Amino acid sequence: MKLTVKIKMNEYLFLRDPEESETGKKILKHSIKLIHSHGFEAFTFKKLANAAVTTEAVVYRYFENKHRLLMYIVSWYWSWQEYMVLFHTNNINDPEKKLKKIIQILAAQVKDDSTTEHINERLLYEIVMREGAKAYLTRHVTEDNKHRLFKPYKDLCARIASVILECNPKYKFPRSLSSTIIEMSHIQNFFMKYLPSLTDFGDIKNEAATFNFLEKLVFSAITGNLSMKNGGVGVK
Amino acid sequence: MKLTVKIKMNEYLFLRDPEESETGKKILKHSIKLIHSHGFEAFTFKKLANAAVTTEAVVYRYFENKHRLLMYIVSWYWSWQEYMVLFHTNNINDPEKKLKKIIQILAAQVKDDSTTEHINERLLYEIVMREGAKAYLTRHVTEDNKHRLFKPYKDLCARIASVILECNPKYKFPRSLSSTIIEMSHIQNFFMKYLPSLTDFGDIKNEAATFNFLEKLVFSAITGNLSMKNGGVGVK
DNA sequence: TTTCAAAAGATAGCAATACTATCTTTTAAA
DNA sequence: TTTAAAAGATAGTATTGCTATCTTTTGAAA
Repeated sequence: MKLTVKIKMNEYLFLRDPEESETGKKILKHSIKLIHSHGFEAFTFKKLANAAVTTEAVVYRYFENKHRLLMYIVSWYWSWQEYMVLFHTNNINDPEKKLKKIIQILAAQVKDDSTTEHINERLLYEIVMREGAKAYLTRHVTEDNKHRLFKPYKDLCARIASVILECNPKYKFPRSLSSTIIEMSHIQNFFMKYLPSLTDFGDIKNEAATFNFLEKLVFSAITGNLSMKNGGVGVK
Repeated sequence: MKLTVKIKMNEYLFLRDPEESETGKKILKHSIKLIHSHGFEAFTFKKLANAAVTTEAVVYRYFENKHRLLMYIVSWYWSWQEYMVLFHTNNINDPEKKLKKIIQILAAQVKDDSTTEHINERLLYEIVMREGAKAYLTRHVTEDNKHRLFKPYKDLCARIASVILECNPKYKFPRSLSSTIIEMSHIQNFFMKYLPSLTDFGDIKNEAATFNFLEKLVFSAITGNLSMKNGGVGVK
């Protein structure tokens, strides 16, 4: 059985849908390769055009600029992650088991490249780890947000938040905890790799470490230990 | 009494020490203003030279490039934050009170501009919130790290980690928890401001929200969710 | 089979960016 | 008074981030 996953992307992300043509797919494929190998700053549409054996003008017909292209592939990644979460937790009823599985998926360093033909998920994972924050760390966040460009990220965040609430309906910060899980699963893995003294896993260097850290962090937060018998810490 | 704080910066960060001349200080001052108002991407040495009423060539004699200048001001910020933490927790013996105070300092949106003449800490805070991650999200992290450019950040992280260990010597992830506090205090504030649905504070919009979230998160993590007899977490 | 619009290809051009280089003038300490 | 370091002035260059326009290819409807 061979299934292909096609993710419907926000139309503001592109000028011409890259999934609808061979040239478009080549552009996506090589943009992932190039951003991965050179980094987003050094990545240009000229280099991309050369790699994809087309011209700069053609690339500009698909994407307004390189930031939009980054937004596209980062959004694709979050949609794909949400799909992964959905797929792998589908049959789990116990919300705590579900949440644990979600943390596992997020903290894992993606290894296989199987969902789609022209998108290498392993490279994409590393791009999002290293460049993902640049999608929202701009002067035009608010405008981009109005165009709903962050919807995939928000959807994933909301989905995890709802599982958190299933675990403990009284927990006060489901969405902040959710975005913390999402962000920290990448950031801790990044630190582990490049700035290991900011973590406790310098010698271990695998995603189990990040998973262990986050799992404990999340479950101690939501199992309500502080919840409210302790008068002190609380904000009411 | 008027005290001035002078932070000793890593010599790899600059070509000529900007703190040692009026021109240098003007460059620092206007770089903070400009990066704050235009964002790091749109910020150029030409614009900086114009603002500081000097020439591009002079700016290049102080800083190799704009990324190094960003590293400089971000490093300055972390050193200053560590100083703040030291200063405000100096007299606190109870490690839990101390940790609570630290979270308060980190989660606070800096308002006053008092430590130094030519550096506006409030603007700097916002720069670090919006652009700080770009200091390490580069292709040359490893090289920069070899030059110890991240030392201020690491020092702060290590200091907080040691307080965490004081609170609970058996806690397994003091440094990861520490970097999580540091990162999330900025990220949650950023989300609160620009992407509020990623937090639970859309309507509140103040740093107390981030503080409350982080405080609960941290203390439930280190007090161990099973041993919840401790009422002492609370500092009222 | 023709035809015709959309996509791709090929060039050209332009203002801004991120530098480097060099020469002159100012300044301030020895 | 000298002199070296800093600042100022100016010029130049390769690259970037686009826009524009004209031509050729292609594939699907008439």
